[in-house]
Amino acid sequence: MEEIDRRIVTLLARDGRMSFTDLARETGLSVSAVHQRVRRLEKRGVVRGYAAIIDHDAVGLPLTAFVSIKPIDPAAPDDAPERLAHLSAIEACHSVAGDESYILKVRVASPVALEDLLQQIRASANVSTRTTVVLSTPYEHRAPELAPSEEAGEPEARQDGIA
Amino acid sequence: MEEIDRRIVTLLARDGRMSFTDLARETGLSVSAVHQRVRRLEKRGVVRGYAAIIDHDAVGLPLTAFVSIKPIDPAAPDDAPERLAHLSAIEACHSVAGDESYILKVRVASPVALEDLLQQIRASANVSTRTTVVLSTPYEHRAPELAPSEEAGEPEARQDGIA
DNA sequence: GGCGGTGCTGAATGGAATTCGGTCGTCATG
DNA sequence: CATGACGACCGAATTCCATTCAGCACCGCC
Repeated sequence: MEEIDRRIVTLLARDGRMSFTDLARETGLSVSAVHQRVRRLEKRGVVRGYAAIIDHDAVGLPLTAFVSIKPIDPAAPDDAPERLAHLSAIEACHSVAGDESYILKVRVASPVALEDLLQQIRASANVSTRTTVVLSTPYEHRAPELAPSEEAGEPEARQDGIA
Repeated sequence: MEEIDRRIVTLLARDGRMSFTDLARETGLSVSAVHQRVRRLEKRGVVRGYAAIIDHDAVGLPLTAFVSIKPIDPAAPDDAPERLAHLSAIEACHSVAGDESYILKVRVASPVALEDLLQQIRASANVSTRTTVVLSTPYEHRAPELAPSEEAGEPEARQDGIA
């Protein structure tokens, strides 16, 4: 992936509804060239989709928390993500290094709802939980700045010294 | 906020580029009615924007981590979010309850880049850091399921609202 | 019952998305 | 060196969508 694609991705990450016309102006390409590139980025999975960013306070889910989970039986097969997928309050699930095995990001309506969710998590995945409540969120969903160099990702390549 | 708005928000959270035509079909309203509602949701800040969801692996930022920070001088004014805002590798900053004061979500190109970022964080905000590296992400950015009841959060006020 | 506010519909218009044909440069091959 | 396949681009044509604009129905209120 090269420069122009990176620029397109950056722009779309910042404004997922930017028109092809505007993208064309920003990149100096024709509308159809940009269209072609965006389509390709989508097909390749570089752009995985588009989403509205919503204010969780305003939709009745004002309480955010991080829930770290640890299996109660370390010998059991680790399929926590699938076991938890049905809980729609879980926005994200990351497998992590460290003492615990996963960190979940959850959004709920109230402390009581959080309590209930934690029970469901423990029951569904047979894990213990450690919860960190979010008090406020100064910022979130910031678009990354894609470095101008690199050929980014997939294939080989590295430039900051192989050894 | 009531039923139809909640439905619109859910749909847009799932597909930020859904056309008004499709939204109209899904909600049973006319195109212009939906248009009006979406505009209002945007103006009220319920929908805060739109973003492309990108594959960080594919754009050269394959390493994600959570960085918990704690002020070195607890007496100093706590303006860490502003002090850190310039670091574009930081995707999100949450103020949290518990031992540490903030949790940052960061995306970098490599372990070396992470090391460098951590130094910048410590230097910029005068904090100590504790880092949890993400090994994989089973899922992320899942759209919430907005419960049908509730009058959802805010005082969002009837119609003769001041705003 | 009249009035203002709100939300809806349907039509009109301008602009954008998408498709298509054609051009150009690159590269591998004969 | 010719040639043909490929990939990327452009511009125009077409279709679709966003946005605007009346006009109407439904309150709640005086």
